[in-house]
Amino acid sequence: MGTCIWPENLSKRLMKELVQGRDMATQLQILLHKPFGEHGSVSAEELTRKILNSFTETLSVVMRYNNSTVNSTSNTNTINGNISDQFSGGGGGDQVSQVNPCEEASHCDDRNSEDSGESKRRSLFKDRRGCYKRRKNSQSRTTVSPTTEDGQAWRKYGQKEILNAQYPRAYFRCTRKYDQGCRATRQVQQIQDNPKLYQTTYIGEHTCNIMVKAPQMIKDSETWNCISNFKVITSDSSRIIPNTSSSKAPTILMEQGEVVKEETPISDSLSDSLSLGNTEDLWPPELKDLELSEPSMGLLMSQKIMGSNHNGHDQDVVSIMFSFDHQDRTCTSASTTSHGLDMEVFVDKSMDFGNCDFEFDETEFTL
DNA sequence: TCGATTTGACCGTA
DNA sequence: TACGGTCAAATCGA
Repeated sequence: MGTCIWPENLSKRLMKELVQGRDMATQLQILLHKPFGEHGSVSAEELTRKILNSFTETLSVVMRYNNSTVNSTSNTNTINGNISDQFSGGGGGDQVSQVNPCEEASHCDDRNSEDSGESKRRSLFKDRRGCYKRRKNSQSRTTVSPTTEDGQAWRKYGQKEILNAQYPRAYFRCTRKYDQGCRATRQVQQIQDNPKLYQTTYIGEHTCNIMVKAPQMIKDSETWNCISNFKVITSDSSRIIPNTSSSKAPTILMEQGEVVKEETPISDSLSDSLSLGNTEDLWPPELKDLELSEPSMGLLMSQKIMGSNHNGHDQDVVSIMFSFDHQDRTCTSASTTSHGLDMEVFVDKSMDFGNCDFEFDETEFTL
C-alpha cells in the first residue's frame, strides 16, 4: 500500500521538474495559438522536447524511488513488473483497489482459480457486503467512436440507466480479468446528441497479454509513417507507447539505463481511430465544430500530473490531442483533464504551418 | 457444456 | 440518500 514518504530532496526535485514542465507546457499552449515565426526563438518542437524531458526526468525519479520502496516491501502486486500499476498504485483509491484484501485477495483467491467457470463462484458470494472496492482515481481516458469495437476482448458485465442520460451505460471488463488478473475495464455509452457515436471510457490499463492485431491498427501507410515518428504517452506517463507493429520495438527507459521493451499495444483510443482511418473519431463532440478535413493523423498525449499528495490523491490526467492535416498544413489541438473519473474538455485552436515543414524526429524524443 | 449477455440487487462514494 | 459501479443468478446461443 502506498505509504511511502518522499524525502525532502526528492520532493523538491520533483516539484522543480513539474513546475518546469508546466511552464513549458504553458509556453507551448501559447505557441500553439500563434503561427510559426511570431514567437520567440523557441520552436514548438523544442518546447515539446523539453516538456517531455522534464516529465521523463520526473518520472525516472519517481520510478527509482518507487522501485526501491516496492522492492524493499516485496509487494507481490507489482510482480508483473507493470510500471503502470506502480504508478497508478501510487496511492489513493486505485492503490486501495489493487491491493484491497477483499478485491485482490478474497476475490482473486477465488477467481484466479477459475477452473470451471463462474458457476462455482456464485455459491461462494451470497453475502456481497464489502465484497468489492470501487476504483477511485483510476487512470482513465475517453474516446468517441462510431463503433464500440477496439480489437480487444471485452466482456460485458453490466448495464445501467444513467440519470439524465438518454442511453444506458454498458460496463465491460477484460476477458482476462480472472485468469490473468487484468484490471482493464471500459464503459460505453451512446452520445445523446449523436447516437451514432459511442463514448468509451477506458479505466485502467491492460495487464494481460492480449495484443491488438497490428494490421487492424494502421491501414494508411502514410499515416503510419507519420505516426512512427511519434511516441504516444498514455495517461500513465511512465509508458511511452509508439507503434507496436513497427519493427522498432517500443521502449521505455528505466532506471539505471535499463531499456525495457513494452509489449503493451498502442492505446485503444488511438488504435481505434487509426483503424478507422478517421481521426475525427478521436474528438469529443465538443470538438466537432473544428471541421477538420480528413486529418491525416491523430495523436493523443496524456500526462498524469502527480499532486502534492504522493499517495495519488488529487491526481489529474491531462491529455493533449493533436491532429495534423497534411493538406491544409494545420495542427489542431485539444486537451482534456480528468480528475478521477471526471473529465473536462478544453478546445484549443488550430494553427497553420504554412510552408513550414513540420516533422517530428523520433530522435528528438529520445529520452 | 461453456462462455457471453441480461438484469435486478447489492454496495461504495459523494 | 441518490447515483452509479459491480456482482451474480438466470438466460441465451454456439
